Amino acid sequence: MNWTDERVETLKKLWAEGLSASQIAAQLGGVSRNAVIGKVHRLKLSSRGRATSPRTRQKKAAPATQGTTTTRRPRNTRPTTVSVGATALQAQFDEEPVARTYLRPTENVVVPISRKLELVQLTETTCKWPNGDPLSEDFSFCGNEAGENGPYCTYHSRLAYQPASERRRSR
DNA sequence: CCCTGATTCGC
DNA sequence: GCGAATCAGG
Repeated sequence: MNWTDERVETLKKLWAEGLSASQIAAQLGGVSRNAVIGKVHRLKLSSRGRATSPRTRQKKAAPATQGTTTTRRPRNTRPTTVSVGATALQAQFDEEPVARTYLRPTENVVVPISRKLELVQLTETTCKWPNGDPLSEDFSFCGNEAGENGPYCTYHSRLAYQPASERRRSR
């Protein structure tokens, strides 16, 4: 998955709106949050006003100045690809109508690009989170990949399983 | 532990 | 330029 103009544009937009890197990565699909952060820095749009922490200065920058070897990676040396599943998932989205309601008014949680499935299209592994009013004609379901232990995707699980008492505090 | 962005550096 | 690994925090 490469950084097309369109994807970069989306990245800029979402970043400007204050979404976190992982949230943006979920929206774009096929990239990790590290990729998003890296791209953000390369685009020099790191600031973003004041959405998150005041960014206490990094006080690192002094790695082990070993004399000889060039390779580091102290931990486990695991090379090749890791992000493949997301790409396959994105391929499915390309065949579906896309909706980008990425931010819920009362919850600071990203809704991944909905597949807008009909009720009959749901399976055991599709997110059952409803889009819109069940009485409306536009009613559909999220349809993203559901978690292993629930009827919702990882993002909707946060909403679904959040206690009512916790929800109320947001507004 | 969950998460956040920041940085490094092999590729 | 890209992004995993890592770091430094909340």
